Amino acid sequence: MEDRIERIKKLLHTAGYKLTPQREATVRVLLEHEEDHLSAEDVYLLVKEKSPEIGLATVYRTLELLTELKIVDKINFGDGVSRYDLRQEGATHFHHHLVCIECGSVAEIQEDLLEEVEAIVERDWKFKIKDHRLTFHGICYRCQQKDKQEE
Amino acid sequence: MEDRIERIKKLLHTAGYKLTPQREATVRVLLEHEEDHLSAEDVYLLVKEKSPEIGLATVYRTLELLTELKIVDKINFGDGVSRYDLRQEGATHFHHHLVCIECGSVAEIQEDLLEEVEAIVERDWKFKIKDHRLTFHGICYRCQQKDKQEE
DNA sequence: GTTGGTGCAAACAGTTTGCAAGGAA
DNA sequence: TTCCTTGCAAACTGTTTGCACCAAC
Repeated sequence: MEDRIERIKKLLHTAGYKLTPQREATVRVLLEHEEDHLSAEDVYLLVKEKSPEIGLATVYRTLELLTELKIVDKINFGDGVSRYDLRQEGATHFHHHLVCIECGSVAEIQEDLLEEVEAIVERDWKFKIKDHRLTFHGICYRCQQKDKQEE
Repeated sequence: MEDRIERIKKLLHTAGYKLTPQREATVRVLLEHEEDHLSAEDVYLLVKEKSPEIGLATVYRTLELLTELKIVDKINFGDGVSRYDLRQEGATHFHHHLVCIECGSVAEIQEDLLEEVEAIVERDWKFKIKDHRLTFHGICYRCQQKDKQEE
């Protein structure tokens, strides 16, 4: 945790920014909720619990900054809010998501899975891929079981 | 074109809706711009050229309706606006997109490409896939050529 | 007459911005 | 001092909603 913050601090410094208390508080919330996919509002409320003086705009600005530095990824599952997801350290590619259309849960897939597909796209469409977004919409295991019981 | 409208009319009727003049005008705009990825505002302005009395809310309501009936797909490239994309007739899966980070152009890939990946996800994550969203961000062929010249 | 659909304006939600003030180098 | 950064409120943007009115059956 602490070493992770330290490395993020370095990344900020290299880019000419400081790790202010507000930024640190925001990063800590993201680290503590790595599994979740928090919206800016979610992050704001969580940060506020420990640093009540923080403003929503600061959270937005911090998240934007972190996105720019590729420390977090901004995602959009089509529900009108942006969500922020900490990148795995050293990850070159963005991970994928499984969104359950029944319960709304979001699971992550860290495996690449797209290597072959990307090779095909780069070759056949002559498109130089820099990043990707892959989301599957469907029914998670838990909801499948629940649905089966109800039948 | 006309037969395509006719089939959409049937789809609406089956679901208990009418193809009003406003809805037809909206569908026509979508058909005439199948290659593009229009936002609701874009659609509104284009419909307005031929049916100046139409209201923005009606366009939104129509697009929502068409999305619900899976005649169009609502997509989001992360720029804050929803875009609407006519589904290929008979398509079971949503097509993929190549978004150029230099010129902003969006190309479509109709090929599935994900069959294998989906089989793996369904097997290993026990997730029942219903739909997917795959977007590659990178540099299109045209911009690659342009960049090369400028070097 | 009932029902569904429309246009308008107002409301809303998420996000961004202007600005005066605070704080570190 | 100078330059970032912050908190607040206001502004903005895209989208949704309430409501009176209209049209079709």
